[in-house]
Amino acid sequence: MTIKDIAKACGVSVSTVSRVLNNHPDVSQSVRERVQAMVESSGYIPNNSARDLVRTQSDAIGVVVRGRGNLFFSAMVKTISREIDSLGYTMVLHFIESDDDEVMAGAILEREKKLRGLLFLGGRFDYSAETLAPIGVPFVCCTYTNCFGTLSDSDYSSVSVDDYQTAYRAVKTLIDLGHRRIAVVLPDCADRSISELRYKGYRAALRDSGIPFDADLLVETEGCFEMPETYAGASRLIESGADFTAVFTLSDTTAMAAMKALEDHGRRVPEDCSVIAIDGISVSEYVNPTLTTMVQPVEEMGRESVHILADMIEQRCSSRHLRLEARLRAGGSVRQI
Amino acid sequence: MTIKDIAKACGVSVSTVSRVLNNHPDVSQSVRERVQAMVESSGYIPNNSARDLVRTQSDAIGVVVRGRGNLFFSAMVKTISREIDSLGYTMVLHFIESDDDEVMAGAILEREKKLRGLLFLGGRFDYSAETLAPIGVPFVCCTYTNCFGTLSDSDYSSVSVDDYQTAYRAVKTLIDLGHRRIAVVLPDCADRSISELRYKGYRAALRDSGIPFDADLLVETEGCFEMPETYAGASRLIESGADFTAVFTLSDTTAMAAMKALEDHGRRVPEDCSVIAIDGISVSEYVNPTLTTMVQPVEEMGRESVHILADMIEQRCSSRHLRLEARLRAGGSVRQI
DNA sequence: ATCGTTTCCGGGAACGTTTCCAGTTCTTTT
DNA sequence: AAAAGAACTGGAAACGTTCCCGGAAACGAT
Repeated sequence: MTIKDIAKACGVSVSTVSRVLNNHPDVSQSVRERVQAMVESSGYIPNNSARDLVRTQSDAIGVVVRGRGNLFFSAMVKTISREIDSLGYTMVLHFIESDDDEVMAGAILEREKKLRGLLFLGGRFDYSAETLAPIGVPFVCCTYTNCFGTLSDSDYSSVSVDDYQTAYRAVKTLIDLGHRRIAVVLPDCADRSISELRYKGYRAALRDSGIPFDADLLVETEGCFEMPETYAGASRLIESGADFTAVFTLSDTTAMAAMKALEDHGRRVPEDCSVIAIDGISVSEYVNPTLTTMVQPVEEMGRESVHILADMIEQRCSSRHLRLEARLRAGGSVRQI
Repeated sequence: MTIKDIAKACGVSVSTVSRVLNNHPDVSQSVRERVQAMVESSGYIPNNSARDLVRTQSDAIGVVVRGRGNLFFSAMVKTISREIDSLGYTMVLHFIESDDDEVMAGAILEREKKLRGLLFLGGRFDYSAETLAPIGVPFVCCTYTNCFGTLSDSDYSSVSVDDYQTAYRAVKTLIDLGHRRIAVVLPDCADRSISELRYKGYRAALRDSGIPFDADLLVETEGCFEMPETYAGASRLIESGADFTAVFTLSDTTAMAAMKALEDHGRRVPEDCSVIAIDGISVSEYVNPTLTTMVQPVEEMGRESVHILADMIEQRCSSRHLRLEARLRAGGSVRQI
């Protein structure tokens, strides 16, 4: 079943059918309808390979998600899938570990074949212009604020939430409620660059409130926002005997791990210790107590990422850098002191 | 940069380069090496569209995930991504709502173009042989036990966990610990067919232990394993004044919603009420109390699904039906009575 | 030396589209 | 009524591969 069969069945040329299929003008209404009816009834579907070949482009958008246990970006993939589908593109997805960069590069280049655009989610985006340029397709990066590498702004687009601000406001929330001794659990993945700005936001909020930084209240954990490592780290913190009334964690899942560690050590949340986080994934509303967290607009981030990429692909814009805001969702994991 | 350029640069024909590229015999060692070196140094990448066109097949495997809030199958996608990549295929992913079947069919057919195989994850797989046959590619279905529709076994492959058995064992676990009044929260999505076997397992476990079924302990919730609806349903159950010492939920996330409802109504888990579930997603180890759940082998399911599909694509097998087992992971949400 | 066989290589058709170009018909303008 | 333009249509080249087929060279056996 090819375009030729349709043409023959309608008594028109292949060109005409192609025009109908692609909504080109220059075809009479009657013929157009006849062809459309035939296409409809026959269930004919154009061969994409042939299309791509002659157009020298495909309808595939590559999406690369870094980081294994990242529920936030995993959730975003659902929105992205939907948007990509509705725009008529096709999503080619790669989940990759945060550490194996060769796979990353491979995933990109191997598929360079004929992708229309690339979307990076999470993790560090530490590719040089030299690496990315030859790929020759637009890309949008949706990740932590300071993880955009050394590229110049015009080389790519981005969608992000201001990590510094978000962290600042989270910690400020605690301070406003009377907390002075606020611990922080920091993943050290990718040389800590992912958590760097959130950490700086934490430090800034303390400083602006005249609270001295106490290194005893900082615990670094291996891995990249992994729950087991966070649980272990939080446990170390508690067992160190450090004195704190609240914990700031950088993601909802790590907050859950920290809460678990606290409770397993007999510290009740929020009575004995408050917990605040960043993300706003759905399950965080159903833990006990409900997590107080800075909700990042995951759907908007996903939607905008795709739209910006589509705009770049279709030449409607060259590059954009969209900065969105998180909002505080008060749960039960934080209390006044 | 095409195969012609390589051929010209090497002073050989296009055919020869193609043979080298595809590891065909009938090319001398010296020429082979020369061409390979040239391919290597030039960074030439064959045009996939042209390849697909002439081979009338692509390297794309379609993955369709049904159900919006389904963390279990979302988690499986990561494993699947990895397996597909490592086998040299490309994953084309569609997340779709469980209710809009047109989209479903569209997602399949629209991409029918040249997929090598299809992988269905979650939800009902209620497509007739007539719908699926014209797609003409092998497919593997990884979902709830009884959700395979009316197809004959040889028409497709499947990977699943015996829902009846799993539910039976979960409920039996409660019974063995002394529970007699066991409530169940049942999503009514897709005419309840998704939850049907788990429900039957529940009923059977009661029956085999001589415990009469009490309709007051059954609550049906709208949606498909959604947390808000489950929370509402569990709340209704509690407020109805029904007398129960344990709740059986069909997934980890619904268990979390049920636990939340219990605690919000002043019922402590597990002191006042035990909770047991099915899934074993990662966060369920970090809620408070840790969820006691029937862990489904998510990684194995994902891996095997891909491998079976690859076997079908590469004609190593026609169809297989793999049935895996869940195992109980004892957490803190269940106690002896 | 002849003949078959093997090994290697190139020519060219084919895959199913899109799109340029030229041609035909229809409409409008002068 | 003729010319000019617009509207529509078909032919055919092109996209970059794969792979069949036929031919050339090399080799071994008679």
